[in-house]
Amino acid sequence: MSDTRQAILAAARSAVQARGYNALSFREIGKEIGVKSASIHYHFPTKGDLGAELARDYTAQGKAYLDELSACDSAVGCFDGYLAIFRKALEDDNRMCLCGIMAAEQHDLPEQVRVEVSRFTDMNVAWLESRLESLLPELRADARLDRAIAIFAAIEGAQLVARGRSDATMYDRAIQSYRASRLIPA
Amino acid sequence: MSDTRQAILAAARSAVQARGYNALSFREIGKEIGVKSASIHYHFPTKGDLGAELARDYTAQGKAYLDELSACDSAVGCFDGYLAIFRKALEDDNRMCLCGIMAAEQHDLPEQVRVEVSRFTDMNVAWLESRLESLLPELRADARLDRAIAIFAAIEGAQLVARGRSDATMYDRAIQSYRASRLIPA
DNA sequence: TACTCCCTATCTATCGATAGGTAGGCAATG
DNA sequence: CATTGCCTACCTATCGATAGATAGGGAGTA
Repeated sequence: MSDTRQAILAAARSAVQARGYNALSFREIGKEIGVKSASIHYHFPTKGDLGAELARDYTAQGKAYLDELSACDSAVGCFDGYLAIFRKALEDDNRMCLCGIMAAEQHDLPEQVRVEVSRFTDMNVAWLESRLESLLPELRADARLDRAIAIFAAIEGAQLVARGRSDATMYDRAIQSYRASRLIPA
Repeated sequence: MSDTRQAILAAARSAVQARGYNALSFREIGKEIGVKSASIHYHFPTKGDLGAELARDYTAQGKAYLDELSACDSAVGCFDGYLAIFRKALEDDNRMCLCGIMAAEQHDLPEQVRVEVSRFTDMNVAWLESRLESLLPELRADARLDRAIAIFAAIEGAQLVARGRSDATMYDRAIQSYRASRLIPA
């Protein structure tokens, strides 16, 4: 794949994580990587195409990271790694999960982007569910799925609220409480 | 206060809850309530002024509702009422908490709007904290504050994720799990 | 009463900036 | 000589904001 295409995706991801899909601008991206906005249209005919590929790549790379994480020895340690990703985004100039911020913009997303955002959620919930299998064997399957949804939602929420205050320690405090109350295995 | 001013605020709130601060447009609001965009500038000189007043009113009305709720007999029932507000927004055409969606847009908000969004969070956390006082007397004050932050964040997150899927039952499933794991008193 | 003055609330018209998107050309590569 | 990749130059639409005009209403005054 061409360097330019990769540069577009990288700059676009960074921009969306910082300011959302709506604030994503072909001209801004072009300025950042040193090409004209028309050239970006060559690689991604429409903004929806770019947004969809962005979310697709994000999910794929997230999945790759989580698959690695699954191999770690401690089951609880898995969650440490998971929680760290979301914390990292905040540390990186108060950014958010790409799909979290896009979920807030749901109403303005082209359909093709919307489905990719859904896939990201599905991927995360499925991974969490599989992690819970060994940790909470006493839960019935449907309760385990609900728990996976709850954990994902709670983490996204902690990130959202912490971002709203530009204070990553609010994320830490929420997570600590999630673990103290055993929503998240500790 | 004039009818027009009230109509502007109502239409703007509805628009922001549906599509966010960035998507808020003077022309759209004007079209909806039957005045020109210039007339809206008469009542709110800048977009930031409108956004700030929007958040200020939202917080004030939320606080009034919560103060009523505090008087209810059952402590756990208080939380039912609290959870219901956030669910209502989803039922209302997949809308979000005004300050939740604005938190996602933090980076683009004028400073005057940002501080109002923070005040909303503070107000909610303070209310939750006071509710927890009687329910979890065994918690130390700082742990109780953390718990209040966690509950608020978890609820905002459940709303965000459910909205991203346009599926309010995802909110219900997350909340059910929050209560099953005792993050939220049940 | 009638006239003056100002305030309120709205209008039309326009500004510069920026958005996504398109047409057509030019240079390099194979 | 066709394809790839980028360019210049442009279009239409929309944004927040401003200027200037106007209609109506109240308060003060001759």
